Amino acid sequence: MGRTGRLTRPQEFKRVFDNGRKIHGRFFAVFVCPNEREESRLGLAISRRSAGNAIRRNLIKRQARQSFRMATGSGSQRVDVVLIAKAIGQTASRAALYQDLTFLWNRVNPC
RNA sequence: AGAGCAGGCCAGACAGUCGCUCCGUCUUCGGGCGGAGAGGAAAGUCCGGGCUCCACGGAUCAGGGCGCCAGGUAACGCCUGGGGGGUGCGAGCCUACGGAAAGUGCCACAGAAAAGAUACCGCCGAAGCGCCGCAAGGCGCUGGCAAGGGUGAAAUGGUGCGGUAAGAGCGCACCGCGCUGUCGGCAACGGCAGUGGCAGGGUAAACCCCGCCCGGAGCAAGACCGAAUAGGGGAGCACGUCGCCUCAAAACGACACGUGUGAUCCGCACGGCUCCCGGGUUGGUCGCUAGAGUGCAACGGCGACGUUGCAUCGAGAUGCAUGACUGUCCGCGACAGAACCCGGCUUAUCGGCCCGCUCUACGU
Repeated sequence: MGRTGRLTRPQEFKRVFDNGRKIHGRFFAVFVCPNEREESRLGLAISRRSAGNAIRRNLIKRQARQSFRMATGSGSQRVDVVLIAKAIGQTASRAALYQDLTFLWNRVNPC
């Protein structure tokens, strides 16, 4: 997943928030919106406040990208997704976070 | 061996698969190959510098910081060495450590008294006066004293002897303190000798005094390219006076006013300024990592550190790169993620290693 696979501009985030469908997990929430591109794109909205500290913030972002890349393989529809972290994820274990992320991507994919 | 002190270092290791960022290289432009990729604190943003832009002519006044001495350094509030004080059996550790005989303030409670002070409980009855007595003497008053008790964190130096009516640096010895001289030391300071009878409570992380230092803002600094807008609306202040010229004005000059230069005054620059509302742009490149760099050696220095030589290049992202899974091993892994860059300080931190030293016990 290179730079083109990510949402970077404020307008792009705004488009997904305004037009997207919302799905809740235990530690995260996602907005999903179909796009007309050749690949799916991921945007991350993980504040330092919801993550705990800078280390956990980086960890969560890495896990999110990793799991997103694994989940959106070939065959699924192209979408733009924005992932939002909830504050209760501060104390969650790595495995629990990863499990929740995988669950969310499975909910995103079938559509 | 046990207990402890000081300094330095490490921050799970190895292998495989799939991915991320940057650089190099090849390319059929899909990508392939090779290399590199967070910390000792990257943190708090508390100091000091570099760098960038703004200001930069002088004087005065604010304001802030520092504070034993010497050295190191680009610089520091840091570091090294030394001195004084405190503390520990010791190795060591701690120390905002200039001035309280410039001025002002404050010192709760207790206490007689908290600063040019005082006499609560006490001690004395020598001297003077009075009374009693033949006398020795006794009693009282005028008074003398600050040793002892008691209060306190702190009460005009401490201990001892002499002295005295009782006492007192009143005298003497030692200690403390001040001054003088001398010796050692670059100095802070220390040793020794003499001398003074004792200066004078504490507090300056209270004001203050003395000495030294200090422009402002920060990489969202700043530079360039491109796009967009061609400067919208409202409110307030100012738009003045004089001179020259003229029919009158403009221009010019002086003053005034406003803005900028931390403040003030002079000087200088600019000529509209300030506030509110609304709209547009908030893309890319550079800055951006080779530097007070790192490693080793030699030399100088007690040391911090410096000089020289050789070798070496070790992150540069921009919604922000190191992860996930599997296997093996061990003492089962803490605190924690670069954002312009360095030097420090402070705070967080599972555990382990190395070197030196101290104390205690035992053996040779």
